[in-house]
Amino acid sequence: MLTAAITVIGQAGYHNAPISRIAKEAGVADGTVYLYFKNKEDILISILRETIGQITTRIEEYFETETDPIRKLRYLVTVYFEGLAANKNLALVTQIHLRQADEAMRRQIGDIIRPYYGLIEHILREGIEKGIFRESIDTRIARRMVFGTMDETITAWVLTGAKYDLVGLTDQVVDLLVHGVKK
Amino acid sequence: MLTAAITVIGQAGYHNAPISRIAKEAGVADGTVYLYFKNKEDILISILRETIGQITTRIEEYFETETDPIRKLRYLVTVYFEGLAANKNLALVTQIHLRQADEAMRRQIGDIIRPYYGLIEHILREGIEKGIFRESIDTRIARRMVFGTMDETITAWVLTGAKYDLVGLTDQVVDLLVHGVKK
Amino acid sequence: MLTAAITVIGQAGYHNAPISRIAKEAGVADGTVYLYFKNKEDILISILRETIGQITTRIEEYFETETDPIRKLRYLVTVYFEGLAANKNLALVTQIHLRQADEAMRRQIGDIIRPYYGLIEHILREGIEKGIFRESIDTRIARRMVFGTMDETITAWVLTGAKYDLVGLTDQVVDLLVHGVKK
Amino acid sequence: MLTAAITVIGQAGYHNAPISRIAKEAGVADGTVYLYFKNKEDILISILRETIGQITTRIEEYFETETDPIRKLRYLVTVYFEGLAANKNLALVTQIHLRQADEAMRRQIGDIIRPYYGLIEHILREGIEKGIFRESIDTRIARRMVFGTMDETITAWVLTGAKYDLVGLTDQVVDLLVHGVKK
DNA sequence: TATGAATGAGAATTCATTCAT
DNA sequence: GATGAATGAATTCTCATTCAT
Repeated sequence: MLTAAITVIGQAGYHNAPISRIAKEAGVADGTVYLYFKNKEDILISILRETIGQITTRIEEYFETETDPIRKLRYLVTVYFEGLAANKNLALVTQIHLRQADEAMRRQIGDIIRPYYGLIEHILREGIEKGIFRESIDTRIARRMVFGTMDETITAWVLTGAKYDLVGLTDQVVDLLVHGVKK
Repeated sequence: MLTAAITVIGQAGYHNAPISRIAKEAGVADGTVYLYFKNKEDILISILRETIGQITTRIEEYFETETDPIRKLRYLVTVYFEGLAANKNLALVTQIHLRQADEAMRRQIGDIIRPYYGLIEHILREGIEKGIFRESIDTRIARRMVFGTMDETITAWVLTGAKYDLVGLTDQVVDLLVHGVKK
Repeated sequence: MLTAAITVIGQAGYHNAPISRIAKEAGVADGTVYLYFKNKEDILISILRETIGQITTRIEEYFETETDPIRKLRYLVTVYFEGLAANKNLALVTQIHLRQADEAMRRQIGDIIRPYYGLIEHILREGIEKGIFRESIDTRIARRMVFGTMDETITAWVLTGAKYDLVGLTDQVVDLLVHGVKK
Repeated sequence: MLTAAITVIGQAGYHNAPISRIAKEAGVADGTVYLYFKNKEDILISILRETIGQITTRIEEYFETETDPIRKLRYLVTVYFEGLAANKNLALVTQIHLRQADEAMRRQIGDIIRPYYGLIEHILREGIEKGIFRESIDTRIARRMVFGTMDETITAWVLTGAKYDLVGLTDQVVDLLVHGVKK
């Protein structure tokens, strides 16, 4: 069901993906979709929740045993890139179609993505505490650099047809980010 | 006319801004809007063209006399931040509502923003040539870091109500970016 | 549904018959009309298809047992007149409002009416073969006389208010047509 | 002006021919069109009035010296065919686009075409009086045969691209019509 | 006579959602 | 749980016409 939604919305876009087409792709009747989702917006939110949720959880688990901020950052970028590189349609949904959200949805999206933001800021604070990153940096601003860079990188990748290896860019991206914040 | 469009779309969003409301805000009849714009999409495109176009031109002129890549970068960030900080509704349009564009529009948006991308890459290449930035960086990837960081910063600012001074963040943002790429 | 469409379009004309009025006449919601027809043009096409289709079928069946070309012609005219005399609104649609069709529709109309044209030409060829009609006549030109005469007769009838008995004209019309082509 | 209207309406159709395009074709401003015509409908009416008017006048003049009903009929058909064969766009207007008229216009069209109908009925009555045509024919019904046959012939000619010589069909058409009514 | 900027009415169509079965 | 027929709100765009210049 969620897979069908990702496929249809990814290819057609949110506003061009009638519930009826998602239902068809999933092999159920239109009305049945409403047994799984509250409404159309809820589909988009659910896609993000499952995806980012899993990614966040995976990273949180890794962080329990890892202590080096730079390795943590590399892992955070890697998992995020991997998650989206694995499914082009999913990347289209998160990078392109999710942006069509209206204000009510944006609030929900914010709630979902906040824990991920938290992980980034956690790395930055920890790096500063350990004397690896500069004390002068504002972790909120630096967090936006980290997330903004990843976001822009994935968007560029998916908009150009997802032809090259996204995960292969990890080292260069991490290198830039680390240089940006380290002493 | 363009001002009315920015105001209405900025506050209501593209899909929630009927042509009739834009016409009313501009004090003209509905049909008159079509003497200024080809269709509704053209309104969004026109807003971007005027805005980014002016910003890009201003930066290009400055670059004719400035030679230091880091000062160039600071100027590029400053002008961009200033341009959007000056008009919250405009920032809402470019950071939020413009993302609702469908594929046809995205192509046009790409055409408009490409020269700005070119300026960023120009700075990066020049910095490398002058031995200020690392030779190992990929200018396309680094460009995404620069643009992605600015983009994320402005989006965060406007989504939290544009309450603080965006331009005041320039130094910290530039500091992060420069650290990211310099030797 | 089709009946409602014939009534409304017959009385108001194609361009003056909003979908909403057809829906109202049929006692359904506007959107429901689109469960029966692809779009507004399709309504007009469907009316013709049902009508001329039935008439053509009825004539074809009769032709299987009848061999005399003149009796065939009389039957062809009779059924056509009867079909339209039975429903003034239908006649208004076929004789008046259908002519508002644009090029794309005219092609579809042509496809529907062609079998009927074929029946007329069949009669003419058969009459010539049997030595009843003149060999010198061009069946295409004569077909236009036959159809044009019927068409003009029905149009005149419906435009003057359908006050007299259309079917009652059959003998005189057939008499003129037969004289036109017979030896 | 009228020529421009015939060209534009003939090619694009009445509903697809904005006043602005007619004005452009005529090399004047939109508003200027209204100095020549009362409104858009008036353009269509004027085209018909000029055309049919001239044709009718020409035939009336010929009838003053000609006494043979069959030669009169041949002349009537010839002039009508010639008039439309000379200008394909005009034929498109009279045979196709004029049919989009609404009721008010149809009345005006009727007024214009009535004198032409009168000429046909005049020929028929005269032919009967002279003992050339059958006394049994109803002149109104026969007039519809004559006009309907011509109309259908011209429509078929223009809808198939006006590729063959319309006037060349005159003899065959007249032959069918004369046979239809003569003793 | 001529202009052309401005008007604003008017209608087809889509599609998320419901609910009786 | 599942269906799918029916709903009806909501909006872009065109273009005949006017009128101040």
